[in-house]
Amino acid sequence: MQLSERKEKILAAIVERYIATGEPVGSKTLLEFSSLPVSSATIRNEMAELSRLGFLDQPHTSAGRIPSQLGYRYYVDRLMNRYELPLQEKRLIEARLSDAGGEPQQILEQAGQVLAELTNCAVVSTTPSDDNAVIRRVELVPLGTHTAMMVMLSSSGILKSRVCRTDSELNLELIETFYNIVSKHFIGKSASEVSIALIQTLALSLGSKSLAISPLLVTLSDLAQLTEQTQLLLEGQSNLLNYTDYPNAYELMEFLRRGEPLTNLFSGHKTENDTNVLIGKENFYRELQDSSLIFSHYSVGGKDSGALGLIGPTRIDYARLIPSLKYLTEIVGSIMSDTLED
Amino acid sequence: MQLSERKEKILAAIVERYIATGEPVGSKTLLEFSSLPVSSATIRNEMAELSRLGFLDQPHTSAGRIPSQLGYRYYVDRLMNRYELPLQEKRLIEARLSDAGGEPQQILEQAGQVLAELTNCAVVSTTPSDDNAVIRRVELVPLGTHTAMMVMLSSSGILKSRVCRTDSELNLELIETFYNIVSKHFIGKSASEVSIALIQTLALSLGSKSLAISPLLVTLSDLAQLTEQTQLLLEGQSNLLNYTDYPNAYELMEFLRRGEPLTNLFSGHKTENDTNVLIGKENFYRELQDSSLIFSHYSVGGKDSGALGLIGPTRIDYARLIPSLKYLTEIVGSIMSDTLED
DNA sequence: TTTAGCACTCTCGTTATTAGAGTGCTAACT
DNA sequence: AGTTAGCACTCTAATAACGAGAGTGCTAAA
Repeated sequence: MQLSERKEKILAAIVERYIATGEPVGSKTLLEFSSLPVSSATIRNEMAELSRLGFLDQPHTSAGRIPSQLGYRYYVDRLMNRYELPLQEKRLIEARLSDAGGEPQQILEQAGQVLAELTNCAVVSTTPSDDNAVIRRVELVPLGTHTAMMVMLSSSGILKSRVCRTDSELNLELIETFYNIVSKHFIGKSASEVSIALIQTLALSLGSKSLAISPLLVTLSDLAQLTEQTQLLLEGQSNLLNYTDYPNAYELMEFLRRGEPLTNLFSGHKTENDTNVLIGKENFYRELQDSSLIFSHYSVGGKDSGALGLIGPTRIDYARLIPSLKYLTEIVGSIMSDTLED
Repeated sequence: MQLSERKEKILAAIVERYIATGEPVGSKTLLEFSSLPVSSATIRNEMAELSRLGFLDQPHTSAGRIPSQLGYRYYVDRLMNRYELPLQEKRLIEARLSDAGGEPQQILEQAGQVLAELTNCAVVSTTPSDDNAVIRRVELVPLGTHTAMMVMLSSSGILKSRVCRTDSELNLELIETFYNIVSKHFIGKSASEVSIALIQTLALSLGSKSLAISPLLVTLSDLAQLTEQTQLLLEGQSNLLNYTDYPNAYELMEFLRRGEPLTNLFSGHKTENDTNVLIGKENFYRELQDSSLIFSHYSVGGKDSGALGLIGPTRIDYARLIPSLKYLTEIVGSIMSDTLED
């Protein structure tokens, strides 16, 4: 639906004012604020009509108006003009990210913190998932006579480790056998190919050594699974408590902690390229229906592989947050890409 | 100060009742609850005296009593009888911890989650710090022509990694040189010995290769520092929101997130062996003065090396939480010890 | 030393009342 | 036809008044 220019101005002004103050906006307040060359009565008429059209809500008869979900939607899609981050701040962010440590988790963690500070929202992110990722390296470091730490690095830069306990003594021969098997059967394979079945047939083919080495292979398979799993990182949860008008922060925080729903949500929207904005009831999950979720995928080596998301009340500064998020996803993607391929 | 047996019974009953219900306890309520062979008037007299002695507070004249900080203290030190965890539950916890992954962080994370579920408190823990820890292994895995991932494992089982970027190409010769330096100068050294000065003199002694290798050495030193730093892990923050009478959860959560204060606090109390309980204003940090902090050190290989802590309102079930915490620190310590030395 | 009895205190929920903000409508105006 | 001043009307939020109820401390008797 297309609104008249004046209605648009009024809607935009109401949205922005409400975002800034959190108070319902009345016709008089709007008059001073919007600098339209009309009287409050005219604004009242327009506001009444915007209510009728569903763009504005009224907490009660004698209160000002607040944007409805539809109102926010129209504002986000057509009205807002995005503030860019100042260049100086961009440089600052880049600096903070580039000495984060280089691993995907580390980069995302740092990016999440930056974004949380910048936006006062809760920030979620998913680690890169790459169907073409393969096992790049496996190391086995003995810790005791029967324990060792196994470390796996995937081609997408994800590092996972696990301590492994063996029944028989971890001698050099055993380790060597293990490395041989690894380089022969696992390096260069995708993590999803490391099935239990493969492990079992492999163990069987080893005859006498089978028993000794199988704990190592099991750990290897565990690691492969871990490497493949996308993880959800969470930063700035406590920011949610700053919004006093937030109904039950507890429920929301538990929802975020659970992780899988959001991971699924993100991977489900992968095709759409730009920043996604889901406002209030537009969210599928009940726990998010009092919030807005803004998320955007970062791409590593030209392929979408994970996402960064912001969560706050529906009353957030979309015009500022969307560009910030967008900028951070770009940076994250480019840093990760740089790391993997020169 | 020693209270009469009857006063002790009354105090204990008030504490337990208040912990259970959150309501101030009156003389009548106490009568039904405590099954003392006296009348409410007698209880009133005793309560009045306990108030005078400072063990009870009164929200207002005509309300029941609630335990004062001193009251809780007396209860914790002398009155409460600790409920042990049922054996079955202990086994369940052990199982969850032993397949956590084996790395200190992983174990602590899992222990934190378990403890958070068990206690409904926020859980903090510090990674093991061991002054005698040395660098056990360093691996350098090339990622691109100019980037590599460096992984460091310390003797206390801590694994850290960082991506490193070199100016000149990362060829086999360079990598070999690096490994030689590492095994000659770094393996077996404590992380604190890896000073900038050492790095610089080392780089100088390499002559022509110096420029090429110095980024690697810098990363090595970064990693050494990371390995040495104790980290604070946080679980179950959202539990804090369940206590409705909690004043400002935001401030508390931010305080926990900051980490260093607690890390310092824990390492400051290292000598005391048993579980520490700090109630309300007994806490040094303002942010904790409406809360109780219970913490206990776990020991790896017979040496105190890190701690687990619980944070909740002063009105928590000390009799249940203290044994739970204690049990988990023991398990964490023993699992970590097992991993490192068979 | 304990206890019954009672006057007293204070909170909390309810109700009544009021000031103020904002609306929608009508009628006049451009 | 669109705009605006004016005004009656509605609803909230703040304040006060009030009574019920819970709990106390004290007194006097057991």
